[in-house]
Amino acid sequence: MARRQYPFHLIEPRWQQRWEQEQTFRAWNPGEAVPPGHPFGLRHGLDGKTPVAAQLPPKCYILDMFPYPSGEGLHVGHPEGYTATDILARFRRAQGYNVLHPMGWDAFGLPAEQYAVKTGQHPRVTTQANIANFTRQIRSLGFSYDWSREVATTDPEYFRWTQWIFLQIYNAWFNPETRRAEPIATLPIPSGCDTPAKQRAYRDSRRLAYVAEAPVNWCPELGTVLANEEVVDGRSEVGGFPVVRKPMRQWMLRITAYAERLLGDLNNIDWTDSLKEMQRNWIGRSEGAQVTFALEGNPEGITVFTTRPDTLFGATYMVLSPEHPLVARITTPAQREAVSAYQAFASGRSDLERTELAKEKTGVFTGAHAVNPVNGQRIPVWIADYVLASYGTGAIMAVPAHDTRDFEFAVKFGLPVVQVVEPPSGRDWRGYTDEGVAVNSTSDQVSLDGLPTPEAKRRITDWLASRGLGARTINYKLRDWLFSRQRYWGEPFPIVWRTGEDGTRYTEAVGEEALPLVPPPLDDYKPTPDGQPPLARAADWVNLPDGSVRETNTMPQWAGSCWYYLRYLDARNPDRFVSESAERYWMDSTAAGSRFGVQGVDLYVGGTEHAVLHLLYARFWHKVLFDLGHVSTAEPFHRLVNQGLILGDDGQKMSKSRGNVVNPDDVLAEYGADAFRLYEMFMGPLQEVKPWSTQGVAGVYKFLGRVWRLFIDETSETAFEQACAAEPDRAAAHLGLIKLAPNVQDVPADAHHLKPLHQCIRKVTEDLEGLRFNTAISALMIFVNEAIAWEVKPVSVLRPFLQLLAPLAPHLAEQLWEMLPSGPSGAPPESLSYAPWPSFDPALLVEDTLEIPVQVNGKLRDVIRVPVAATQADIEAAALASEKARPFLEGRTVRKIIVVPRKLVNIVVA
RNA sequence: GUGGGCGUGGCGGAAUGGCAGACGCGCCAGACUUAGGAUCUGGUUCCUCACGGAGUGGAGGUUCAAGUCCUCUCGCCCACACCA
Repeated sequence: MARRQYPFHLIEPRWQQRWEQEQTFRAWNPGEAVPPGHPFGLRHGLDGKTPVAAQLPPKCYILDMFPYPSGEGLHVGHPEGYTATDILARFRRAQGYNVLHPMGWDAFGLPAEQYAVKTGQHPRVTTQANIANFTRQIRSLGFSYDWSREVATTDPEYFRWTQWIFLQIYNAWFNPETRRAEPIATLPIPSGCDTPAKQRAYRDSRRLAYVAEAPVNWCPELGTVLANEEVVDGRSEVGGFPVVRKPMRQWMLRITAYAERLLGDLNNIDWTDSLKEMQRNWIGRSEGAQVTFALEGNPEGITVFTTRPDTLFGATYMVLSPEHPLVARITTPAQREAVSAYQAFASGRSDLERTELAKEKTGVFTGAHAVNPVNGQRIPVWIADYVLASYGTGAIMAVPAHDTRDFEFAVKFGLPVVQVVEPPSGRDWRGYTDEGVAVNSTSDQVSLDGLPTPEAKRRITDWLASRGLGARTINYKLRDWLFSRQRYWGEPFPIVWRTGEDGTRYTEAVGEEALPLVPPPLDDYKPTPDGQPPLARAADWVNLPDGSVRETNTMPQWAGSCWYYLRYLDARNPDRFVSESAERYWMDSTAAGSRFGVQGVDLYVGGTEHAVLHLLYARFWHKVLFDLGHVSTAEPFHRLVNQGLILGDDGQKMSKSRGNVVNPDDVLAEYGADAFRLYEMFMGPLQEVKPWSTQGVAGVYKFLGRVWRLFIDETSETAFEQACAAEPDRAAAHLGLIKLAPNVQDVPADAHHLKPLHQCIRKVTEDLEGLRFNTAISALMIFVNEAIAWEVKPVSVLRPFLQLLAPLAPHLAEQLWEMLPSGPSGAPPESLSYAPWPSFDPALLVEDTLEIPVQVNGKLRDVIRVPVAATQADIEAAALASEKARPFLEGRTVRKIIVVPRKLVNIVVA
């Protein structure tokens, strides 16, 4: 190993210990006593006091997406976001905010359970070992987390409240009038429900958490169902195992009720457009109409959803999804065999096969005919798996002339194609799916001919509505959230099953006093042989004395991460999931008594992989809690930033198989935490994808070495090194031998010191504000490159510089700060972390003269120096007098001279 | 297919419509050294001996002025994907 640039291996542990011992980064809630001598109290005049919310400084809640503590440990992608938030947290602290910056563990998860299945070891043991390793790694990076607020979703004192929130959801319904969740007791029961059993069934069918027999994504390999979102291309997102559809009894959460609000409230939060767009796409709102087609020889009709009711005249056949309940009732005897065979074929296909074979349309005629309501045409009814049971009504009217899929299908099965839309300019109408003008759309009842598409839609929808045949409708892709898993290592549902007088089974909430409901230890963590979840093995736990039976499903991993940001606010509260005062102070800055900030988390940083699932689920839970009065904001995360992926040295995604994985532990050992942090930020913009470069780390490490040498006397460092060599065990104690360089002096600074400093202050402040860490670091480098050449280095200049460096490289900054003598203005604050952020003096940045580029016809010919006070005429004259520009002016007519004040001159010649 | 993002030196990347390439890596030269994968100084977009010219994936356009704005086009990345 090359010689160390500076003794980071001694400095970094030293400061990490100090911060921990002195609880430097503890954040105080309203009503909490600030211990005497704490730098936060000293800074804000709250030393030893117990402030109420109004006495605390403005809050700033800076949040990381908490990690799943995997057995592999941290990779360099994790600390990217963590470093960014830490820099901002330290910056805001220095600016005087009360900063909440917590960390915790999304600790439920499949790997620990799979290990338990193999070895019989309780998943908690594995989980705790992994948490310990992650904690060590994260702590070694010197992040300013308030560890007193650490949470783990697997902690019973945490999931007690996850279960409690589930009960709030279970005990609520969505009132379509008020468009919000309300306690289930307020649900009006229709008069038809005249027995307690019927009333109960009605209520249960309206709850926000309900049980349904639904076709689910069953993954045999994992032994559990998966949410739609967890299935990618017909395989499990985790592990990549095949997934099949299978009807099962499952818990669902009624997230669809919130579709409109989840969509609408995106407009009130500060997320990137691309992220909002992803959420919008996932929710998938589409406007259209429901249209009912009569069936020949059957009193029922087929209701379809269409976004193009204007093409109704072009509907030449209909398609039901193979699972549609009508199929059995309308299929003619002649077609029965073919239809059943097709249904078997469709259901037997895994999602993977369905996706892979999507190119080729398949389907079967049912033998039934429907009647096009608009022109009385008799059209055949088919079934095909390109129509999804779960979207719209599970049935479509097919308009092959103007829908790609219908067109493919019609061509394959020889069904008629009728033009009803005229494309704008001579384009082929066959398969034309965009807007145009309606044609061939006239009956004795109604005509659309000549109408542009939007107008035609309106006309036909009104007509259908007036006849009771259809209505304007809004449809969503979003489906209710499949919330149960057949696993051991998750939160058990606080639910028991009872059997009613009439023999039907129904659910009942476990009392809140029984929480947390902890999963019992098992000898064997596998599902039961008959396919029941592992918890079913614990007969004593499942069967209760009063004859009721516990729910044996558990909640998905998302549950714990849906609200952890709220628990941080009041992590050790034994009585409530979060106290009202803490919640208001940290989340709702517009509440009475607070003066600053935004509603919700001020900054939330994490990877794009959670762009839909976690963020949508968490928003949903938050809105339910908001409706029920448990939280004070409609949205949890005000500002959200996705950090970009870090690729390997080779520009490829890091993976063990490619052998390009960078282990932070190795980087830390060689370069230290400050260099690691600095490099993570120096690589490029936070949001971009960028490749790791070990040489790049060495570059910023050298920069920190230069900072060190800017301050340190080399002779004393040699003495220190010799002492360390003599007594390696006492190396840390020898740090005291290191002295400041003799030219670091407490003397007045002059303009040639102050100008670079104040330029640096301005640039770093603005860049941190905008999360442009790479350019902030570049500004620090520029300052150091200048300052290192100074003969004398005034302490009053070095001190603010260290403050600017501190958020990025806190250990080194603290160490050097400690060594600086106190200035004329008195001793520096106890900890650099709470020293007020320096401000720049614009007066010091003013130049006497300006460099003005001179262009001729837009090409740079010279740079002239003019006094700041120069008038436009002065500048013009100076430009025309330029020696270098003159040759380009000779023999030509000056047409125009553009003078951009303070910027540039452009002489336009003919 | 749909939506979003991105194309700038050998590399990572800088540039409120106003000097393209800040800062760093690498490379080249020099200094100090027994030595250097240390440190310090200087240089480093390309073509040209030079004057100068060209240059931000490509082609047009707007403008006194375009990496930046507009149109078309090519390439790469990410997400969703039979959503009626």
